[in-house]
Amino acid sequence: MLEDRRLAVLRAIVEDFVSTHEPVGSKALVERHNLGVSPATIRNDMAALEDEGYITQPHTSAGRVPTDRGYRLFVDRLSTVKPLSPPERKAMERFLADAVDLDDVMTRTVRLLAQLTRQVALVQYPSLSRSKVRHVELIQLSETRLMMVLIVDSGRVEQRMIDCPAPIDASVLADLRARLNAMVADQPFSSVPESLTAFDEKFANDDRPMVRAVIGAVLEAVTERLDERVVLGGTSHLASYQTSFPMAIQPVLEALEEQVVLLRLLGESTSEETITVRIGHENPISGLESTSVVTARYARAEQPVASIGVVGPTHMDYSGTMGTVQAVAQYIGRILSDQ
Amino acid sequence: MLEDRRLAVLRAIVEDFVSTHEPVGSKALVERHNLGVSPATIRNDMAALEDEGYITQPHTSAGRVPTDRGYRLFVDRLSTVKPLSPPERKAMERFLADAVDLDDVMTRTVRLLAQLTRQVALVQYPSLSRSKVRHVELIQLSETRLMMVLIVDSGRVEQRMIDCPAPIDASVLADLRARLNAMVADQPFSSVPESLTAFDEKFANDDRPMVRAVIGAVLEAVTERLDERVVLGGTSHLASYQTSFPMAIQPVLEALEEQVVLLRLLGESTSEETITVRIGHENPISGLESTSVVTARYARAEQPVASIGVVGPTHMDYSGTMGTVQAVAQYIGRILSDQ
DNA sequence: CCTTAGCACTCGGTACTTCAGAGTGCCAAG
DNA sequence: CTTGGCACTCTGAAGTACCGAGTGCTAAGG
Repeated sequence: MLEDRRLAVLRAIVEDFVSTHEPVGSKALVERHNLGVSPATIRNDMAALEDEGYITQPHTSAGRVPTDRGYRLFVDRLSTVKPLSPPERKAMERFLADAVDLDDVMTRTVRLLAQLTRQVALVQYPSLSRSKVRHVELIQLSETRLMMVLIVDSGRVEQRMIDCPAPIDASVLADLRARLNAMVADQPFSSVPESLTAFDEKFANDDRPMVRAVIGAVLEAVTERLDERVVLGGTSHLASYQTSFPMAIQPVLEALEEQVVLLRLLGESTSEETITVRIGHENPISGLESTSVVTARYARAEQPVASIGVVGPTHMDYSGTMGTVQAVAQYIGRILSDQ
Repeated sequence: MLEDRRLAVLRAIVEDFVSTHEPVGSKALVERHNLGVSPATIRNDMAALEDEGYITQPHTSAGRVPTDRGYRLFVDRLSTVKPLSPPERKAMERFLADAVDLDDVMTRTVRLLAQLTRQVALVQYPSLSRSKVRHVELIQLSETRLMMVLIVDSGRVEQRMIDCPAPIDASVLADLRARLNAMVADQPFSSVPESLTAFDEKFANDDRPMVRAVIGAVLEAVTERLDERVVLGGTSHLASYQTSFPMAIQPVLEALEEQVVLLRLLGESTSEETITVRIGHENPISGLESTSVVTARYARAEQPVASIGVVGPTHMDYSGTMGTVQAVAQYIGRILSDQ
């Protein structure tokens, strides 16, 4: 009962603070939310909440502001994932439906997400490590030069240049192409290395150097450079945060310039949940201590393949943001599965 | 004589303001630069310069600040393009030498440029419109589905999905591939459409729908979607400008999010010069009125193919920036020509 | 035991004033 | 044309006062 009211107070504080960006006091609280008690009572509750570390005072004579811990409780127990409004949903579908290829889907998604949430958006390309090979093509560019094009089931295309030690014979190349595809097509990336062990032994001695060069390129493509790509958008929204509340945007911009950081942001989702929220200092990345990150996985044909997310101030609208991120994740999953 | 000193004064004002970011007064000027005359004389010159619109006063009792026009004069007549320092040059060469493919070159270049100039860097991919086809590959993905991979001499790769109206015959496909390459390989993009007119007539009636689908894809790749790509980096430097001088970074960030804008920034170089400077309002793009843009072309095998550049505050170090941008442009031109 | 009215207290923000200093423009003399 | 002198302007810092929002505490009431 009492406990209930305290939570209600916390919720009210979070909601008010998120919408006004100003410390909220006991009087304003009873006026805006009908809590049925007097400001004095609220003050007692607030003192208790402060003792427990959920809220804090910027200075003695100011209202209260939620702490990271307060937001955490709010997200875990007090907020609901708000679905997209019908017009938003409609806008999303219309905007994404026009995408012509994978690059286009990713670019559009990041724009969409940034626009809907008014925050910085991150979109990760379907992970290669969870993908299958669709086809491998070998293209002769010059006498000793090949290009390998690896087509992934998600629509991604990887290419590598290969320099061969000796001039290439067209018929050998055709043979290699056919056998290679027989071997790796439809295989998940993870099992390609195994499939290709001792592959070169099936070829004539003279041809093995070339075969090995090709195998090397293929292996590199499926193992070494699984560099997951992340696209970023909506950074201009960062500038509007600082107007409302003190926060240095420079470190945030710096952090967001590193692909590695973006990958960590998206990658470290706690395993089970489809949607993950990391609040303020919970965030492991220096420079982003005063931001929150909301991420969601998306799946292709039921298999989770990558994540999308947004980065915003800790005082964000968690309900709305979580709803939007989730909705977009689900929808692009569907789009990718259709292909 | 007199005219000369006025120019010297303007130069001194620009240099001082660029380094201190504070309005510069007559007294400070004679102290820091040995102009051989008294502050009063400088004041007269300043008044004249102000009349001509080269400098201005933020408020009555402050020193002078260069106007866009002042910077323009400075750049045109008073500054020299400062070459990279040996360590910088060394750093550049080492950093770019490790690049493994075109994407890598572009990404590294943008990082390098942002780091050397401490500004926002833009790097444009080699333009397709000035490129030649190296090879066209057709890959059968399913019974009625093809992927076309177009390899450009600059190392860029474009791909398109093609849905054929009827099942594809492998031998027809091989024939098409061979003839298509005979037709377009080594051709500049601009002459491909002509080469392919009436190309389908060489095939049997039954195969023509497929041939036409392929031709359509190729034509689309070489004409319609010549979407020049631009990569962007170093946006965090924007945040440090505002500390020193009033400038809203939000509109700048917004503008830089649009590929179209980036292309205009890089594309509208005045034709002859290899290096172009656009100062403040000279800039045609809304949101960038208080920034300057320094761009340079780069060439591949003597042919200019695209541009790189930086965006920074109007009070930038023009000499150094121009030198850096030019050096980087020349160097990546050399790298690309080697491939 | 919880609630609440009353009250004293704290302290940030605003408004106002004052003051010093930097910088200018102008004038008259060299 | 240059320069020293001088009056003038205006910003920015520093100091002061004050209002008001907000709190914590206490004592009374349910």
